[in-house]
Amino acid sequence: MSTISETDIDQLAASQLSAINQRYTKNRRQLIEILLKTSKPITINQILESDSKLAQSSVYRNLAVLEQAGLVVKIITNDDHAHYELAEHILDHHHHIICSPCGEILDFHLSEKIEKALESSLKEIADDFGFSIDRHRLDLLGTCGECTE
Amino acid sequence: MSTISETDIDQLAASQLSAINQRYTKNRRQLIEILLKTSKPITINQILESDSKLAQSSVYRNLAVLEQAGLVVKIITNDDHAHYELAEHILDHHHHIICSPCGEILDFHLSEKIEKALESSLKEIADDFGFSIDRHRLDLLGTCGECTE
DNA sequence: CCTATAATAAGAATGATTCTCATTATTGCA
DNA sequence: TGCAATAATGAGAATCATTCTTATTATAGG
Repeated sequence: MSTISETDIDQLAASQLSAINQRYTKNRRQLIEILLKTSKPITINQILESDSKLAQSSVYRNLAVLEQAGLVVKIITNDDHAHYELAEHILDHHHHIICSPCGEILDFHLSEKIEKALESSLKEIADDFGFSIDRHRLDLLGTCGECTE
Repeated sequence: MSTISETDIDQLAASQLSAINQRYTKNRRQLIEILLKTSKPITINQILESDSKLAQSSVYRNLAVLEQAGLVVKIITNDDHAHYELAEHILDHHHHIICSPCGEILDFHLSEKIEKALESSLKEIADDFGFSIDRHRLDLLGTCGECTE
């Protein structure tokens, strides 16, 4: 859930897409809207179910374009289906708690203190390895309440 | 890289496999050996290249069995191929630094202090969500020195 | 309003992974 | 030790999420 307004996102989307010579089309706007309405990462199938007029191939292609533009993040787990959500500068920096049995993914936040400590530690490590770092991700893997019952 | 001896691992493997009614066969032993020799997670293709007598279908099946037994961990990234390595009670608790361009994965360790702080924080979060937690994973995503040149 | 170029959508193709099944190995018991 | 009974193996077929192809449709800029 985000505090950013929909018009702001439209401007962001248009500018980040044009930066890679891509247009902000109706289809792409609709994907952004769908992701904005959901408070958790969803699969392509869930997107298709939410609007039967969407073409599967276009959804795949456009999510890839939106990912290249840095507007969307693709989340790969051991589940069969990739999940998608809006990038962190649109939502906020967070991590994922994943239920292995059912594949559901929810967002969570670390306290600012631990997040900061972690980041500076990771920066050092990246230097040691001679890596330039794009981002980090932290996942909590387990079983949700519903799957336990 | 591990300090545990090969006979210890054999005992571990035999007992963890028998706990799920599986045998510690020659093929499975060989997979453990290959993973032990490598200091980083590798793909099925790399395993097949290291010994041309291995059958692809058996490697897939046996890695799945070893994973169920808790001896091996399957690592999924945005790379096309899954990577495999020995479980953390055989190696040690660590995290992964991943080069997005070439797909290579290396192991790294957090300082004990941060690791502890992180773990207690994650425990609280899992409780809040009503999850029972198996493990956490932390990945650093970026570009390695070789791919930058 | 044209024209060039990009996006769309339907279905075909790809390829990592999983499944099938006939053969081979292993275990436990007599 | 020898004999079922059961599990593991391996070759190739099947699956299925994802990507690619291509003809059609939309868009932007002059």
